Amino acid sequence: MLKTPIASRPHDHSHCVHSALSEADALCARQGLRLTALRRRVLELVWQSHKPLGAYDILAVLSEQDGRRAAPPTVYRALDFLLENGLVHRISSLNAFIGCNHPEHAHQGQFLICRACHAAIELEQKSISDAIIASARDVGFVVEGQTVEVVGLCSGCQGA
Amino acid sequence: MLKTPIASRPHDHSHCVHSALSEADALCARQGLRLTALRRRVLELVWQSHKPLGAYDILAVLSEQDGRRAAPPTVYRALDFLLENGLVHRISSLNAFIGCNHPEHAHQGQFLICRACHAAIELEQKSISDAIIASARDVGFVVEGQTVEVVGLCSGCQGA
DNA sequence: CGAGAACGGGTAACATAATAACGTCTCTCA
DNA sequence: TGAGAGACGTTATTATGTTACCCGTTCTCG
Repeated sequence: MLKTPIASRPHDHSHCVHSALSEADALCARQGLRLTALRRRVLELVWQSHKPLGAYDILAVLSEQDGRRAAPPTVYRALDFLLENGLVHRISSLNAFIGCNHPEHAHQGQFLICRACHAAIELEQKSISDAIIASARDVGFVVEGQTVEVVGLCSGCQGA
Repeated sequence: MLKTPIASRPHDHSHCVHSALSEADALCARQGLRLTALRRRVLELVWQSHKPLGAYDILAVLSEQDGRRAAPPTVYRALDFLLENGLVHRISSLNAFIGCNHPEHAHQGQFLICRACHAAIELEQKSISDAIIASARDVGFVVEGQTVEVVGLCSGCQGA
């Protein structure tokens, strides 16, 4: 019955990052989008982190680690591009960003955020979004976008 | 089947505000909480607005209209109190606050936010929250808190 | 080719949101 | 009465996000 039982990412997931980047390359090429060096790097940073990353965290890495002269607009523009094209998601309850697990098709997932390890798991459960759409329709509201962010404990953190 | 088909509030809902304040008075009295003049005023402001209100909006009213000397902490402390005691909700996708429709019992609702008139409708649908809890359980995640914020068009704004 | 539009991105300043740290007053209650 | 707690004022600071402007590259089309 589970459509996509997406597990939390392994601790070392460099190959995941690599494949995500390749996928992004392909996707952008297909759609005539320009995944520039900066955008690609920001995507890589977001993907590398298993927990949602703030814009200013990214900014710090670009400045300190990459030596690139970066100011807020640099990061936000890259993030805007990645958001628009479904390569990352924004977690508004954290003011942070996370790589999208399914960039291949337009969607908006639900996010499970562990309050202990701060990792975020992306779900894409039709049952949730259908329940929301149905309840909204009952009061005459037409849904255009959903933000579902859940705080709790992931399986790995429940012992502690 | 609709448990609480909460309609959007009428344009003039001063009596709603009044009854909400009375309810808050009673609730705080019952629980030995101090609904001070400041806290009560902030609650009133939040309730008066049919759309979510930012902390700095509240701040502006307190300063300009009430003549009270207020700085951010003043407002945030009042909001913290109201949040803790379930009298208002925070809409994190808007960085804004809205009066709670059901302060009498602990809960966290779902919010339908109209992108045209910016009004917010609070739902409290078990079907939604159950769908979230079930999906989370499927990946071993224990839910402690939910943020469900939906953007779209309310019934009144769909013609335009 | 060459003018000009479109785009990416750097720079500065600003706007908004939230918190930290400290002081004072007042209320309560032992 | 006086010690402690709570509420709130005050100042400063941090965190997050946006605007306006400029410059160089690339793309496009006459």
